Amino acid sequence: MTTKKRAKGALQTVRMGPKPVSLKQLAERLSLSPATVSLVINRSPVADSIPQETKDRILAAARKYKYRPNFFARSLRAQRSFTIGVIVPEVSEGYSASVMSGVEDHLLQEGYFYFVASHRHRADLIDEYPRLFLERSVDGLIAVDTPWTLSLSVPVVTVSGHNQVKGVTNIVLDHVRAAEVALKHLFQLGHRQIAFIKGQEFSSDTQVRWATIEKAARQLNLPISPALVSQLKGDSSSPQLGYEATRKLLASRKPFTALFAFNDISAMGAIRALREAKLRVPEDVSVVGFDDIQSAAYQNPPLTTVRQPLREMGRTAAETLLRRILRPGGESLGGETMVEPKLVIRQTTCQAANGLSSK
Amino acid sequence: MTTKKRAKGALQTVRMGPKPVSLKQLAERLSLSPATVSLVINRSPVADSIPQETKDRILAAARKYKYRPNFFARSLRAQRSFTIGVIVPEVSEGYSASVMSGVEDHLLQEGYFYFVASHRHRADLIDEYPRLFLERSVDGLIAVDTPWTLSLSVPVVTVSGHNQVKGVTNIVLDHVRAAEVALKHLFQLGHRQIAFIKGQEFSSDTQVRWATIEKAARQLNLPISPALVSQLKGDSSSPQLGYEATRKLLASRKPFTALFAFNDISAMGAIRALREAKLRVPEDVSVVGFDDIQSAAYQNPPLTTVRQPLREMGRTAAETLLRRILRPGGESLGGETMVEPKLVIRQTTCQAANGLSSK
DNA sequence: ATTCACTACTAAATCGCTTTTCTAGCGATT
DNA sequence: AATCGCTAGAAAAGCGATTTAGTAGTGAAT
Repeated sequence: MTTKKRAKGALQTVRMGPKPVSLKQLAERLSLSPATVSLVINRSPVADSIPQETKDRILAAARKYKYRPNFFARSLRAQRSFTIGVIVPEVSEGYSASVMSGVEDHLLQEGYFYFVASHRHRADLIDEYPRLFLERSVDGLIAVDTPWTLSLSVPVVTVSGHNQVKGVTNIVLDHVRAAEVALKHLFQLGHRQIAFIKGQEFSSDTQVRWATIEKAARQLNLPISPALVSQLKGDSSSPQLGYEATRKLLASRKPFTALFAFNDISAMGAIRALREAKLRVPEDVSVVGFDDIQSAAYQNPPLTTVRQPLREMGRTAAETLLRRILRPGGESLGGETMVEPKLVIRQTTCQAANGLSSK
Repeated sequence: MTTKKRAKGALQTVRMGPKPVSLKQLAERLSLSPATVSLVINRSPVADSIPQETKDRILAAARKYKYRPNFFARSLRAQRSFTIGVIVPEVSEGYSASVMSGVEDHLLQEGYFYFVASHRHRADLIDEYPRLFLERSVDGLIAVDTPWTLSLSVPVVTVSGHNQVKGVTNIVLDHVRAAEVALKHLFQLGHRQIAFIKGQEFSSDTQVRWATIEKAARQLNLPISPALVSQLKGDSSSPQLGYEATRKLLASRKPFTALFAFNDISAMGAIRALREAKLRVPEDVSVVGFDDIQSAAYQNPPLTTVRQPLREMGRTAAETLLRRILRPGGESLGGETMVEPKLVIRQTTCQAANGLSSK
């Protein structure tokens, strides 16, 4: 990296006023007290008795001098910050980013801002960031794909949290349905030997997802061979992990005609590993991913996957949180909001080669 | 989406103290004045005359009662928020997310938090968000891939901003080199008919990138045919745009043996379009992307691309910003910090089919 | 002539912290 | 005895808003 400074003429200088007007100054210019001005500007019912003419004068002056209440002064007084904290494993993961996008949709629209902090699976940070958020007086917290056990003094909403904690609302996918729909799809295509890649331990969906897969398999009377169950290892979010997990599967030498990956990223790595083993996707092995990240549709071949409405989940999380911030109490025991998955069939799945489907 | 509330036993309740201690209360318990306590806690030099014993008592009490200075009170007084604002086109884009990740690396480590806002290319939001940030008294701003012309009352650092604005530092890629390295690679492989996909108008790199490509082509004595120049249209960040741009290229019926896409995302769409036209990648058409997003290495075939060190750029932006916040003045005319690209050769490029390389 | 009820505002107390400016007490100097 | 210089800490003035509890002034009712 090199550093150099260039000096050219400035392109455009729309210097934004360096000295904002305070309430007191505004009041002075109006020959009124700060109290009156504040009352009027905040449309307090107490200001009902003030004649419209005066109100107009105040409002006009506020506009003229571009009066903006000082945020800290206001927050200090109101003990509210109109800010919420969002904690994610990693900003640059497609999963977190999609959810954040939904969170933002709703939040900014409602006049809230948000802090982001990513813990990168470090337990100490998972502990510390909420504390720091609280120190900054956030009005609430959203935890995305992060194990959560704390009951805080402000409302908390998780996305994909599965613990029942007081004061915490979880936004979760209907995993039962997700597992059913994916397995049924493979089953109907004739697949009987299905391999699986489980998520890392720290991923908050890992356990539920696996439990629901086992259940769905039982219902289909489909045995799961332990040799065909692999797991993502390591805390990066690279396709590499899926690649490695698949290599392990392949090394077991137990044949399989389909693979259900923990997510799209790992499915991408899996496909690479399969190819290297001279297996064609989907002709020899069908692959199903999870999440439906943006690039899933543009894989080659396009990836069949279980879509999670991530952005919607983020939006719902934000809505739920704001609702709870505005109407405190009632956060008795934590609740759950469920969203539905959708199987998106593209081209990494096809009829099983062994013809079992016709039996 | 269905909603249902479940009630189970709470898992674990580590309720965090609902009533933080104020400085005044702490001082009271110590039978000292708030002033003294504040001075000691902040290790002010004025507290030098206070005996160590008293200091220890104060520090011990602070720890015991978990005293945390109220953030707003402190910021109100100090006129500093230890918060910076980050404005991006879209959180869920790989580009922005990678940069943000780098920004965060440095920021949190230095005790700063950051707000995120995505403008989604809407001019009104590009105008409004900085204003809102300022209203919240951010100490500085980072604008990622966003056209920037404003000179603000706080330091601003852009990532991929190319305007010279007073008080604004730009972190940019060495585009000259990027264009050279990519074109030279294709040239050496014998490609003479190269197609291009330009970025959208609103993308802040579009112009520079194209200018440098033209220059590099001239230096190689390589003509650029207007019929082989396409452009991304629309403000989504889906591969679809690259797909469409490539269709247009194909429709011109002018043959080409290589394609240089504006970014990896559009390269993905381009490859899809090429395949549909029965063209093999790379045998019939070589493709070069830009950025080297995470999934680039896991495309099939793995994508040859020009890597931008996005995370590093984010980190550098944060460092530069904090430096300027701490040492005000000197932001005379805006400066520029350049980072180097790197050509990552994977498998979407190969020798041109027409054998020109051997001439 | 009082009292009452309004109207149209204002004073002043907070919110919690920082920081500059005192001051009380005490031993040591002139 | 008066002054000086320390030490150890306290008082008080903000920072910029919000909000409760007033208070003049006016006209009407008793």
